[in-house]
Parts: sequence; C-alpha cells; structure tokens
Amino acid sequence: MSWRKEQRRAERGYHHGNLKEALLQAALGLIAEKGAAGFTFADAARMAGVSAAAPYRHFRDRDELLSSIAQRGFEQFEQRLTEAWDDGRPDTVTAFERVGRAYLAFAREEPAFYNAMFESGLPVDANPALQAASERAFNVIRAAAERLAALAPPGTPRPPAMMMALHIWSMAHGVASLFSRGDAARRKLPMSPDELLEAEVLIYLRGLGFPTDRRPQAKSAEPPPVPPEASSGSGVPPGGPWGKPK
Amino acid sequence: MSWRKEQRRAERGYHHGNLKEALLQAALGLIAEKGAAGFTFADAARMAGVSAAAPYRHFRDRDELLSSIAQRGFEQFEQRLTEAWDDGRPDTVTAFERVGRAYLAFAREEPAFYNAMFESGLPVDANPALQAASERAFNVIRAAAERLAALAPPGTPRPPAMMMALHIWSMAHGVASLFSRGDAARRKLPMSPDELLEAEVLIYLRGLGFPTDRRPQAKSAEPPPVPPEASSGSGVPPGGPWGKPK
DNA sequence: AGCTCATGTGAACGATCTTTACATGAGCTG
DNA sequence: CAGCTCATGTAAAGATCGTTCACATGAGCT
Repeated sequence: MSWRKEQRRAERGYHHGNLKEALLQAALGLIAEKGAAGFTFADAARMAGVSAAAPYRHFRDRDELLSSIAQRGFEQFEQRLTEAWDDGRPDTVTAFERVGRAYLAFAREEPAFYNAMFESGLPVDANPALQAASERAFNVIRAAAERLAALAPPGTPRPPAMMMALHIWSMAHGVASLFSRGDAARRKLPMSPDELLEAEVLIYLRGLGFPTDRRPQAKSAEPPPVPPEASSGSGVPPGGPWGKPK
Repeated sequence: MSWRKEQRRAERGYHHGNLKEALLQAALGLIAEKGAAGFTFADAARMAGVSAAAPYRHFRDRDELLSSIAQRGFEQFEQRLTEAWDDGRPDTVTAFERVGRAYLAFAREEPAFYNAMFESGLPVDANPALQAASERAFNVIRAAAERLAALAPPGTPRPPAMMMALHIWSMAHGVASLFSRGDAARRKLPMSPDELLEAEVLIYLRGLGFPTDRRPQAKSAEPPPVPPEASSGSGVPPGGPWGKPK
C-alpha cells in the first residue's frame, strides 16, 4: 500500500512539484467520467497521490478548481472556434458552418470542459475572469456573424449580427446539450448531431436570405466585400440541407 | 425546537400520511433554490419534518426521487405543450410558435422541473418510464412539426418532420438553457429569451419556405388539410422577425 | 549551516447518504 | 373490541466528503 507513495517520493521527493496541474488533470478525467456533479475534491487528491487536504494549498475550495477548469475550457474553446473560423476562409458561409461543427466537436471531444463550462451550474458572472473568458469565446461567433450579416442579400433587411450570433450559439448549445456527447443522459438520434446542426444552420441562413446551396435567391448584383463565395464547396447536397425528400 | 414535531404529530399522528408527496414538494422547492446538484436528501426530509431515514421508505435513493420529479416534470411539460399547440388552432404557424413560447415559459416558471429533466445529469434511458415520458413530451413537438411539414409550399422539397422537430427542440432548449431562467449561471441578453426564440424559429421556418409574415412566397395553390390559416395573427412584425432594420 | 516559507500530512469536525435494527400505530380480521 | 400485521417512521451507525487546523518537511536563499 505504501510502495506507491515511496515510489512517488523517490520520483519527485516530498513535494509533488506540480500538484496544481496534476489536480486539474485529475479533475478533468473525473468530470469526463462522472460529470461535474459526481466529481469529488477528495478523489482528485487521491488520484494525484496526495492527502485530501493538499488541494487546499492550490485552490480555495472545490468551486475554485471547477472555475479554473471552466476558464481553461473557455480559452481552448475560443481557440478552437477561432481556428475553425479561419477568418472567414475560403468563404463566409463555409467558414461559418465549420465553426458550428467545431462547436459540436469540442462538446464531443472535451466533455469535461464542456460540462464544467455549461452544465456545472457555477455562477459565471460571479467570477470576472471566467466571465471574460466566456465572452471572448462568444465573440468569435459574434465576429463571424458580423461578417455574415454584412453579406446579407440586397433588398433584404440586414439582420442584427448579435442576434444571429445568439441564435447560432443557442442552436449549437441545444444540439450539443441534448444529443451530442456520449453521456447516458443524451438522447438517441436518427442522424448524427453534426448533420442535425448543419442542416439547422443552413435552413436558418436560408431564412435570412443567404445563398446556401446553388444560391437560387441570389440576385447577382452585389460585389462581395470579402473573398468571393465559391458557389460549390459549402457541403450542401443539392436537394436541400436535409438530403433527398422522399 | 420540538414544538414543530409535536404540532405535526398532533395534526397527523405518528404517520405523516402523505410523506411521499411532501418530499416531492420539498425537493422541488430546494431544487428551484439551489439547483439539482445542491439539493440534498437530508434537507428534503428535514423540510418535511421527518428523520433522514424516512425518505428511504418511499424512494430507493436520492436518484429515484430526482427521477420521480423529472418524470412528473415531463408529464406537466407534455401537458403544457399540448395545450399550447391546441391542435394547430387557429393556424399551424401561430400554434407552432405558441409551442415555442410554452417551452420557454415552462423553463422559466418551473425551473426545478426543467433542471431535473434536462440538467441534473440523470441517465434518461436507464429509466424506461422516464424515457417514455420524455418521448411523449417530444412527440407533441413532433406531431406539430408533422402538421407543419404537410403545409410545405408546393415546389419545395418537403422537410422531414422529425428533423424539424429536433431542430425546434434544440433551439428551444438552447435558448432556455443559456439565457432563460433566473439562475446566476445564465447569461445576460440584449433581448428577452422569448423574443430571441421567436425570431429564431421564424427565420428557420422561413428558411423552409413557410410563409411567416405576409406570406410572399405562398403560391396559393394548396387546399390546407387543416383550418385555413389566418393571414394575420402570427405576431410577426412586417419588417422581418427581428423588427426594424436600422 | 541555518532560516524561512511554500507545500504536504494527519487528525478532526460537521454534513450527507445509506443501511440496519427497532418502534409505532392504522387498518383489517375475527 | 382484541389482536395481528405490515407500512411507515426513528435512532444509531458506517462510509465518504468538504473543510480547517496544527504540525512536519524540505527547497532555495543568505
């Protein structure tokens, strides 16, 4: 029973050396397994090979550890969304959909982060740093929506970018929360979450008058202020965003 | 300290008489206050004026109490959605939007139920009764989508009703989860959640080719299989679902 | 070598979840 | 009405957890 301790002592001495990081990693694993609710401070300590009191040298309490994870999650989230957006290349609509997929991919691949960020019930606005990180991530979607709104077909009223961003966020979060992720809590689906969200966003964009397939509504009289949209390559099957009607 | 017990004893004798119901109510209140994660079995017992072990006569464990609440929540949810749908009166689109608002209203007015149903991390598919209740509630949306899909403008490919229903559900859940409810965890918004969702659904429906405002695309060549749609009354401002463009 | 302070330990407290053995009394049976 | 039975509640106890406190250790500086 004590060989582990001895071994670790031999490795790293009395002091752990990087306990804070080890705790964060341990917590991530535990949250991924059992959800933010099921994760216990004591477990994280045990997994890091230290006593139950040790974590208090690095985090005021359990909530602060959770907040740290959420914060880190928002930062990685922002990064992934930014990469996906790729400044709107090769064309705005394509990049926009890529952001949607990146959203789902993050929820699927980093369930622990996503859980801590959106489902742990921690008060976001109580922690200014956390709130700021959350807003930075949202701003990626917002900036993308801004660019998209500027592309609104002439003659159509220009949709407020903020609203578009909130709509897209709610769609992505709704799909991720209800259907994505491996949790037992998630519902079964007749299609993949990615397909579901992609169709949803495409229909929504079409509702705003954006050309999403073969741009049937495009009145062809607008010099695009950004790199010209490729008419193919948006990944939309020709019969509409949901494939062949039967 | 013991007068409460004595009083209750006087009222109801040794046996509580309706402990199961009292526990459910107590739990509902606690969840509304502190969220499903913060709610404790012991608190519910204390609030009902019984010992900490008493609840185990009525629920196998804390999770079963939570499941019961979720189940009851799904039943009330189904009822509210059914009422809102009102069998598609006075017209399908109007009724459909009313369902969306009912969704948000439920999330706002019954935070405890909503929390237990969607945010408590309960394994829905582990409990057949719970899963069935959840599906019955979803089926209201599904049935509404079915009727809506049947109204698809001629010439347009008919969208699969199931997909539409999933889209609407994800929108409503996304908005509710991110922005509705008084929780400190919720984000601030430049508009009301209801307005946000209504605009989102309207844009989506327009993307499917449905007439959502003054039906400019309606080709007028379809005998509606349901009561004829009133051309006004859908609550849509003339400039588009998001009000006046600036 | 010696000092100091960050870091970890062990013990302890109160709260919670859950089980177990026991008590009570409501309602049925005769 | 007496007595039985069983659902329902209690008290006590064990296990785990969050948290705090006094204390120990050793890494790095002087």
